[in-house]
Amino acid sequence: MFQIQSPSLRPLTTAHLAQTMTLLNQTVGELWEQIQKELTNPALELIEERRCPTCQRLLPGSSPCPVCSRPTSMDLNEPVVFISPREDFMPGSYSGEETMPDEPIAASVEDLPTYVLRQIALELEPDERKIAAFLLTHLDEDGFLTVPILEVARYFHVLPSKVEKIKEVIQRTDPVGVGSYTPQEALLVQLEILAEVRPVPSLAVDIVRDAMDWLSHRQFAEIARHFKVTQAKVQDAVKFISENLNPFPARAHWGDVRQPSAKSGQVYYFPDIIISYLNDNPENPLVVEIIMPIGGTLRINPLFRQATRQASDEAKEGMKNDLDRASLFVKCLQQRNNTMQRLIQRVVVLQREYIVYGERYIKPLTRASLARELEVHESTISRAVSNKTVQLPNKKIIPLSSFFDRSLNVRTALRDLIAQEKEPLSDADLAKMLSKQGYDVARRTVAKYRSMEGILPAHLRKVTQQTA
DNA sequence: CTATGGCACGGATT
DNA sequence: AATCCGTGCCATAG
Repeated sequence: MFQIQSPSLRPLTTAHLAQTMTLLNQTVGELWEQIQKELTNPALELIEERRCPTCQRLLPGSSPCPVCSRPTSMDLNEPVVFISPREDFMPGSYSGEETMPDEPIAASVEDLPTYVLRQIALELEPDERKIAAFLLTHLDEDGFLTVPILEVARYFHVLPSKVEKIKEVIQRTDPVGVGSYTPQEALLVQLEILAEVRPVPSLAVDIVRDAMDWLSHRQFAEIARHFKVTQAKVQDAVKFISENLNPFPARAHWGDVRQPSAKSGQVYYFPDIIISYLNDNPENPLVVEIIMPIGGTLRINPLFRQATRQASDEAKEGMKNDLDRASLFVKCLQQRNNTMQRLIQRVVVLQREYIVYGERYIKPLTRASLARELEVHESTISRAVSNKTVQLPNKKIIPLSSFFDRSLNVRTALRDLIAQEKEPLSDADLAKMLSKQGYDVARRTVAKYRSMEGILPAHLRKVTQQTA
């Protein structure tokens, strides 16, 4: 069950529990919506906060600035964690042409379908958008379409050619090649787009179009014979393909943080949590901000409370109701923030190496163990962690859940190992080398990780040395 | 015989 | 209670 954080948080009604849980689950964006809704309640009041005179941060409550007033002791293991109200918060789904956050944050948090749809929405008619949305929700994790065009056409009662047209639009937007049926199709689209900006070896196109089977089996001799060219030429073309193209369009998209480009990315996202160095100096302790999507603190409007007392009996009823709702919300919000604060504080201490030095240094951490430490139920941690995102000091935005990824360190070690290998190593070899580094994983698991990282099996890795 | 991918089971996560 | 993830076992391809 739920742990009582402080006596002031009673009454512990079911409503209270339910709402706290929901709030915990919510991301900043959702929280923003929720707060907007609650603010229609006249009993609730938003008080503007004062700013820290030195760093211009909005300050929660009446506390001194947690960053600037920090004692001089610079214990690296003592991160500054605080709730950071943001008047400039702007939820992605509502993004208009309003002001940008002062620290623009790369978008890439939204899911792939949304990302693509946002790019193409403008060039499509409303009815076409529906079809596009449908197509995009039927992609597999590699970005391939999982429903036949004909089926979609029948479903929407439109001509297949119309669906086909929309599909082509999708294929030509940012992760170029999404919405294809096969890697081959994706590659062809990519080649076509690439050709618009720079020369593409025609042999590469021919190979993808007519010799895909040989290509995927690395039978270059066959290819050379078929096209009557030298093997060296083939090697060149293959090199071009593996360096510039991606047979699995969706994978590249998730890998790195995408800088918001002027054309497609008017969408800025706030992560739920921002981690940075104090004064941007890596020598200093970490500063952890838990973003609150409002420029102040919520509290019960004292005037309203007063008015309730004097109101007529009839009006009293409704006002009492509003008052209760408001106070419940405020309490739950505090509860949520409190939990988030304790959670992230602990996580930052435990995973400091990961935050500072990168994926390789992540420590295995389970939600359950953290729950024990913080003396809350594991489902509480689970809710708090799910769907949240964190911005690291290097400006990358990652899901909070990645701090609990049991295999991330092994996967990076594996990537490095393969990147450095001289000769393609078999999965068994890799497993052995990993265990030497202290990562005890089964051979079978190495295979799984490999495919998760999009790395080909050893016997197919001969030519394709680098993976972009 | 070796290297991999598929399927299924058990524990962890949600 | 449903789902995900690491593993072991087995079939298949080279």
